[in-house]
Amino acid sequence: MKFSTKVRYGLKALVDLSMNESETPVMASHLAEKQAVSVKYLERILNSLKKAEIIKSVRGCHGGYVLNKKPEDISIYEIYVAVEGDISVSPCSMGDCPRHIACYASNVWGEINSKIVDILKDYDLATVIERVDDELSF
Amino acid sequence: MKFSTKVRYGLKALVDLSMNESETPVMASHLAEKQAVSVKYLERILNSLKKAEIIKSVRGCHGGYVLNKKPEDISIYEIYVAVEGDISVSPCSMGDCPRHIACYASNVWGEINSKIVDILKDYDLATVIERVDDELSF
DNA sequence: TCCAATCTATACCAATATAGTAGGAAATGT
DNA sequence: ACATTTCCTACTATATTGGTATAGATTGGA
Repeated sequence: MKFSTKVRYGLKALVDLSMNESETPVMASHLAEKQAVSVKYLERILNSLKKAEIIKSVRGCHGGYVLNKKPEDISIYEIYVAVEGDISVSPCSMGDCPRHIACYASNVWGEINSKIVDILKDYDLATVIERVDDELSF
Repeated sequence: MKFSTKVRYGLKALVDLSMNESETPVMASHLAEKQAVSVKYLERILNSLKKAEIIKSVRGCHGGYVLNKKPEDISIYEIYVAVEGDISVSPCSMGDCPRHIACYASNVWGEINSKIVDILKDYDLATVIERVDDELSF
């Protein structure tokens, strides 16, 4: 039940991007430095976010990344799916149980799965940023 | 975000146990056979459930396992914790973030974590059994 | 035009976690 | 005493995650 580093680094990068006041895009290397993570690894994560159209990229010299949506329109669910693929708490929950006969539980896992998805759809980047401000305010 | 086989096999075993009408305990080998899983592996899972006092065991000849609580008093959360230890969606959510400075997100992960815990606390074995009956009824 | 800076793509490797196996010790009914 | 069954612990194989490396494509600017 853990979120991977991809999700966590990705979310952090989005927070940093959303705090970029200037019009110029932010470089991967700059974002990576902030969280003490390898540039190359973060680049791949940013690329997934780009393909999901959560951010835009500018290639070449002075390039970088910018948000492609308002923070309130980016859910943690969206971020998760962008970097990890769809959420499935068990092989059964997506209806492709490998143990056809023994596996009785598709309804159960399916229900739990969709409840977790709902939580993550509810939680948007704007809310995350509020929480960051909270933390910084002491 | 996947549930491990421990959780899934454990839950299935509990369903089977709760359907045991007789007074005699059910052997690990019998439970294992039903889900086509290795006896040795399931034994360990059952042992975790026993230590959490979800089931009782009878050792020796004609021994086996029986439920120690009513199905409506056994939550999936309890089962999860019994076999896997406490739930934590990220290193941050339990307050022991390894990246002290860069990690801002403890509130965020903590909130998500406790919402997931709530879902799993809400979902009890009795409900699971209802779903099983649903599946069997067509 | 050419170079440095930057994103893109893909292949590879290492560390960790999960899943499963094995062997035997301890308990218990017959 | 013995067969049966749970309990304990160490080991191994496999899959997933996390991270690195290399080369290529694109762009702005000297």
